[in-house]
Amino acid sequence: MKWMEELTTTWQDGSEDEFIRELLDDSSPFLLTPPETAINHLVSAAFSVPTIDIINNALSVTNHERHFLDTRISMLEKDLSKAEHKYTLRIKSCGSGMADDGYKWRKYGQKSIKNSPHPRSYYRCTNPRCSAKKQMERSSDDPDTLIITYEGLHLHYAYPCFLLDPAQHINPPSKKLKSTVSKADTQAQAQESLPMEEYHRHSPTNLSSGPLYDPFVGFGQERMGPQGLLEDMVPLVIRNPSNTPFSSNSSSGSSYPSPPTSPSSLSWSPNYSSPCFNIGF
DNA sequence: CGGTTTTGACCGGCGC
DNA sequence: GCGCCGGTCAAAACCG
Repeated sequence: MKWMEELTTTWQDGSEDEFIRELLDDSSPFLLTPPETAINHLVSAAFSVPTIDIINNALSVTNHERHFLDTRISMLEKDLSKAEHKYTLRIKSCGSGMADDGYKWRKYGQKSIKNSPHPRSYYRCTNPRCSAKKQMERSSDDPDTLIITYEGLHLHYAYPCFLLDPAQHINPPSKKLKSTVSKADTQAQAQESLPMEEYHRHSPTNLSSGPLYDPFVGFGQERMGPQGLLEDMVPLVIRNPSNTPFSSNSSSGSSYPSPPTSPSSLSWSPNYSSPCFNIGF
C-alpha cells in the first residue's frame, strides 16, 4: 500500500525537522496557523526530554483520571529503552493479563518469535489519523512481564493544542481535556505509556521523536472546514475512500466508528471509556 | 451487519 | 541467490 510506504519512509528518516517544518507551515493542510505559544508548547513537548518528575506527575494525574479495571500493573523494571523511534516498556502485569492504556488498538498481526515460547502481537491505534503502533510480547524469562514496544506518537493528544477557536467547546463537561496545554504536553510525552508507576529513559534523546507525521497528511484536500481540526477529526476515510490507510483493512471501507460531526467528536482523543484491550496472550 | 481478530501469505532487509 | 526473520497485509472467521 502506497500510503504505508510513504509514511514509514517519512518517519524513519526522520522526522523532527520535518515535523517542525510542518508545524510552522501555515499552509499545512492539517494545521490552522496555531498560536505561536501552542507551537512552542507542542514542539518543546515533542522534543524535550521529560524529567522523571514530570512523568510521574503526568502519570499520577492520568491514574486518577483513568479507570483501570482489575488490572494492576506495576513497574518491574524502570526501564524505557529506546531503539530507533521505538520505546520499549517492560512491565510486570499482575493477574488477568488485561490492561487499559486508554487507547483503542486494533490487532493487525501476530508472529511467533524466535527463542520465545510466546508470540508477539502487533497493534495499531484505531484512529485512522494516528500512526501509533505497538507490539506486545511476554518476556521469555518471566511470563508475567510484558514487553511493550511503542512506536509513533498519538497525535490526537496534541490536537487539542491546536483547537483555536475558544468559542468552540470541544469537550465542555469533560475534565479530561479541559487540560492546559502543559498537561496535554505531558500526556503527549507520556504518550502511550501504560499507567504504571513510572518509567525511565535510557537515552537522552527525544521521547517523541517518533513518527510525527500522520497518515492524514495525504488525506483529502477538501476537508478543512472553518473549524479545521474538529472537522478534521471526522474520519476522512469515509469521505475519501481512494486514499485511506484502513480502507482495505476491513470490508467496510472504514473500520472506524464514526463520531459524526458532532462537537464531541473529540472522542478521538484519549478514549478513556474504551474497554480493556486484550493483551492477546 | 459492521468492526475486530485470526492466521497464512507476502515482502523487504540482512547475513551467508 | 538463498534462507531466515520480523513486520505487514488481507481474506476469512469471529463476535456483539
